[in-house]
Amino acid sequence: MSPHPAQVDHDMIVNKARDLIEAEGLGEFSLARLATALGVKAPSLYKHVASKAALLRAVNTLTVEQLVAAMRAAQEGAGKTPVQRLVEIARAYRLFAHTYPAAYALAFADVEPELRPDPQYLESLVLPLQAITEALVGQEHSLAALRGIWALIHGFVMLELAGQFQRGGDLSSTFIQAVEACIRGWQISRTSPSDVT
Amino acid sequence: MSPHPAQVDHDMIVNKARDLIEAEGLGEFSLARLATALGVKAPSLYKHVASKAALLRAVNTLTVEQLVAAMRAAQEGAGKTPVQRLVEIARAYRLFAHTYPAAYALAFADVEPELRPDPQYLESLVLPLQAITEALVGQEHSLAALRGIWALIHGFVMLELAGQFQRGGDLSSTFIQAVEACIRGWQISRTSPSDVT
DNA sequence: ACCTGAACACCGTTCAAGT
DNA sequence: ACCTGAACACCGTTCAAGT
Repeated sequence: MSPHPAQVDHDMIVNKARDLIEAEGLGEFSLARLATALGVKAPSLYKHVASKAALLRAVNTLTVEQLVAAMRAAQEGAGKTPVQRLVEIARAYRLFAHTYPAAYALAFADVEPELRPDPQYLESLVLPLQAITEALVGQEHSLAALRGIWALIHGFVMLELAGQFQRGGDLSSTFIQAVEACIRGWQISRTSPSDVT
Repeated sequence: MSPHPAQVDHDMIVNKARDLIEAEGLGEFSLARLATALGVKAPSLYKHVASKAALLRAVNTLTVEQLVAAMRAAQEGAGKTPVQRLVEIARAYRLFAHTYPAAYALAFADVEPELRPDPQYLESLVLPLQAITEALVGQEHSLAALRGIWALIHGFVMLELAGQFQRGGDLSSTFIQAVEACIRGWQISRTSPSDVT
């Protein structure tokens, strides 16, 4: 009806941006390329997104949502010990980062504060890990243990993606070994038994 | 003597680049700003560096060298157990990353392969950790344990720098707790005693 | 209401011209 | 031998003009 019916909308832009970033890397990404891929000119994008930073923030929110979904799916299924559940989550986390390395790095490794997704989404990310960690190490150390395990998983994946593990070896099994070692370490409370009242 | 005596050299450029990146962030860094800070025009820089990527690679090499030096200094001194030594190294590593967050992130968290320093320097980085890890967990698991502990340290520091630990708390003591837990976990071999031949 | 061309200030990089 | 101005292709962003 209107002289110029919308050719793109917010979701199309965010999804195509994610695809382009994943396909060609963040360094090659520009609004001009994105517009071309959408069959439109760069200035038109500003009718739907406020800025490049806002667009990347939306991409990051999408990434966090998908990672949370993958983690939730991974811990489902009966007949698993808490440790097995946590290992499955870690495996799914790493698989996600390997499948979408550019998007993962943009969401979690970028230092620019402008690109961070809503803190609310970060909370929801941590929730599945939170409950299991608490079951494993008790309430007192659960936040610290949660952060330690997240740090291990994130750090391992990022060092892999940044090509910092130069000496080869089976990184998949090294990863699982490291997660299991970390869990064992947290299960052994450093505080002496006399602390218990 | 010559009509245009050199006003800048390679080291001046690399050092000033590092200062600018640390002071204003990588996003604000450009060759034009760098040239201005050096009292020169941007094209002149190309007499001393091949490209912006090569310059950033040199900055990263410098960062790695300084981190290695900080780690070596931290483990010195007599009368320390291997665990204490490793904890001291971890503390120094984190302090370095907090002191030069932009340079650290550029050297270790950037996914662009163009910016990676020589693999040789990465080897030298890992050496101080290597020997201590071997003393702690034995030769068989030493590479895996090394990678796990590095991943934990790197991941913790990067999540801090990226502002991902939203719920506050004493992150310094959480960090040490996590490192100690990780060490404990690796010290408890998962393989059963019957493996020993 | 949405899209576009033209424009602005800014990039990295090249190169002929100056001294 | 080193530095510079001018130029090129490319950015992100704004805005008046078209339909």
